[in-house]
Amino acid sequence: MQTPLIRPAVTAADRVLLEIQRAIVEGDIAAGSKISEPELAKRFDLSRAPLREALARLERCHLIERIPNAGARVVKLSTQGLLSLYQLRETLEGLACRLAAEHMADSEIAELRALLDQHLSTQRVREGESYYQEAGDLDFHYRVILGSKNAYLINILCDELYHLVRMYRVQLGMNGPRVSRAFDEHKAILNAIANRDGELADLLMRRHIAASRRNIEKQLEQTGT
Amino acid sequence: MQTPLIRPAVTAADRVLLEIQRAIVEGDIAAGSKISEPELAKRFDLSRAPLREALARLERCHLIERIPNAGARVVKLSTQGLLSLYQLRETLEGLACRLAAEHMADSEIAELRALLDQHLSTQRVREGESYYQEAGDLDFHYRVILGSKNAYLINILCDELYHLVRMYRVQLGMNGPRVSRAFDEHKAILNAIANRDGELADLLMRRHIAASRRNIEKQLEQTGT
DNA sequence: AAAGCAAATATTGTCGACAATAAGACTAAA
DNA sequence: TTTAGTCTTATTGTCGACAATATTTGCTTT
Repeated sequence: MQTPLIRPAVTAADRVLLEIQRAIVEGDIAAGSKISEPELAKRFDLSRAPLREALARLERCHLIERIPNAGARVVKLSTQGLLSLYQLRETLEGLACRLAAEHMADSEIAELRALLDQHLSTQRVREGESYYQEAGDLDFHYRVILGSKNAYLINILCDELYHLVRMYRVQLGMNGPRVSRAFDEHKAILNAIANRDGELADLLMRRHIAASRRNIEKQLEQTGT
Repeated sequence: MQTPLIRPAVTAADRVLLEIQRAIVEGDIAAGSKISEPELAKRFDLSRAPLREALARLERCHLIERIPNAGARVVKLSTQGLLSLYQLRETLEGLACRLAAEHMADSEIAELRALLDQHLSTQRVREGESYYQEAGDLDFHYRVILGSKNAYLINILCDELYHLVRMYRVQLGMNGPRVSRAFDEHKAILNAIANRDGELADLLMRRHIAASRRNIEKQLEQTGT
């Protein structure tokens, strides 16, 4: 899935932001490692001004942590952090679902249903390939969030937490056997939205994310605490 | 109340951020007006580099909106925006309450109770003065949020939404007759937290914020849609 | 007179260099 | 040998100037 809601990268800071974002999420720049401005500037062949702009935005989406006069470090993944993140997502995406049930246009709901059908066929063809599943999952969530029509909520979920969620998924190797089950859950959520049952949509989405969290936690235990 | 959770302003960008933040919140820089980097740089007597750093953070807390190559504007207040903001606050601070009921130490709860008692006496002395009430209200909410111990939640509420909430309150002239009632509601929330009843604390906080929202909306209607 | 185009102007984005602060290396004393 | 302090080095914060983009102004054309 192409990163959502992001304006076309018109400026140099935009471009380098996308590159560094990808590098961090995929572990190309190691979690916990120090960020050197001169080094990155050389590596991406631009001056420090746009680079610092990019770093400011990386801090915004919690991918790095900056200390004044001391520099930036890539965020460290932790069980505690994962828990906090999913705790928040449960509540926020639940709210998004409730609002989506109120605000999504019938046409948008129809499109979302079409998307799910498409995921189903894709899933059958590409059985086991995690990338498509992940992209599909995120795409579904993404559309529901947009359907809430709450600008602040959209900003938080799509801009500020989205990449961190991806980072946890990628670096913990989330491919898992949850594919088909997640698909059914999506379907149920969509039905609730289509029935304009915000309360049920909220509940189902919270459960969906809680299940996803437990799944990741299980992987964490296997890898090592 | 001193602005919370903000590191001591060590850098020039920090200082100018605080100044501009205050200016925007209090309407000293008009809502909807254009931000001129050269003008502000001259006004605060520094170069554009730290100023732009400050602008990036102002965008982060939704006080300005930037368009690439076209500049920044102070955010415009709207009924729609207010509704979205309070919708989100309801959910988030409800969650914060629930978590606070789980995670706050007994000592923290005791301190919070002391704070409320102090508010009560202050309120009796300074009957009608809005500043103290607002500060007290925000301080109570602030402590509960910190009590949640969820770093992402704290960041969103205290860093990203806090100043915008203040902006609505200040510019819509929120002093209102809700003082004593809000105080009672705080007391009830605290009791729920002290009883470790997260569910009730959640519910009460949501109602508290909903009441606050309705109060502001009433003011909005009086002023003009 | 109105609309569309073109030059001029102003603003934002980027750059390289300097200043201020923090991290690291080295020396000296216990 | 360890520890404290100082000096060196490297990194971040800030500056002023230049390049690229958007806005405004004025002119031309219908």
